Amino acid sequence: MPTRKTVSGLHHHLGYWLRTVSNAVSRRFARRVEREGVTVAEWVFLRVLYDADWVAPSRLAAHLGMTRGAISKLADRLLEKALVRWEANPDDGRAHRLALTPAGRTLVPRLARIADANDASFFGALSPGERRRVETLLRKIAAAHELRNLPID
Amino acid sequence: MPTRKTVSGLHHHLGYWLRTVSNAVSRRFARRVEREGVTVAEWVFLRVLYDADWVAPSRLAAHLGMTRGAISKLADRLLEKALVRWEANPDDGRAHRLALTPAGRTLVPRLARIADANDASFFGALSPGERRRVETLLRKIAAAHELRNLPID
DNA sequence: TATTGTTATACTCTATAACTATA
DNA sequence: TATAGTTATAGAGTATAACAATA
Repeated sequence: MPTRKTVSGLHHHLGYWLRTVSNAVSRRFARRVEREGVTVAEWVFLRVLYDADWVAPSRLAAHLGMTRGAISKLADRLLEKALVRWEANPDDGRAHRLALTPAGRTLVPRLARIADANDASFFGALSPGERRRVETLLRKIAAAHELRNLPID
Repeated sequence: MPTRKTVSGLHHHLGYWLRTVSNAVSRRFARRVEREGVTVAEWVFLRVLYDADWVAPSRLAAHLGMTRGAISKLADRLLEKALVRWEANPDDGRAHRLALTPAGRTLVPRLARIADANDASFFGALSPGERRRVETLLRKIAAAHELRNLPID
């Protein structure tokens, strides 16, 4: 058995490349949606609500892989921006539920178009087939680790 | 021309999948190196110094895609942990330069092995060929956007 | 004047844990 | 006792800008 002599470099790790590219695309997207007054995390939050009418904070936390505390803070900001509304759940005195305001519902499609444009331009270096291949493989990894991405039922 | 009726969902964007998987792998790696007393950003910083003897903070900033202020803060923490040392550059009164301490030099190979193991287990769901394909495509994107990854000369 | 680096400030994100109230 | 949610605290990352020293 040979003595280990090599110390692997940053670029030997797939995780490094993933982080480098992911940070760059998220940073660019953040710049663009900042003009609409929201952050990337807020976009994700709003987009989930767009499909789901009323959602409990705990569902959002599980869905987005965040703690309930983090969801509370995000929800506070979105309430202040009047993009989200908040209700007590009439069926359970402990529970609350969240939904988009009309302003929030108007904003989401605009944010979605920004996301479309950002994705298209950032991954423009890849052919459509290459893009599909990357997506397929990323989904495979996500599935293997049960990363949250399921639609709220 | 049809009226736009569709609002694309989160999972329609490659950037979303990239961010989901990248955050998961980085979070896992962060947990593991935390036991060695360093963060992910510190690992990257230390690994660059490992190959480079003396490096100016401004070179590190350009190389890592960070601001000089961020580098200063990182360097401060690593100085406190006695993993890095700091000198004035004798050739230029404005400039400084950084290098690993013996403790830092001892730590890097250990961190590299943690990175190896983390990468292998996280991407174990992919075949070696699939892993190579993802890496190739990510490198292609990084090159197209000139994301920093070049060795310090 | 431009460059190197530090410092101050501020905001986002994350995580833990203490806490309130309901069940 | 357990669950839903909020709040407090703290650390890490990021960005901008003001600043000192030197070129």
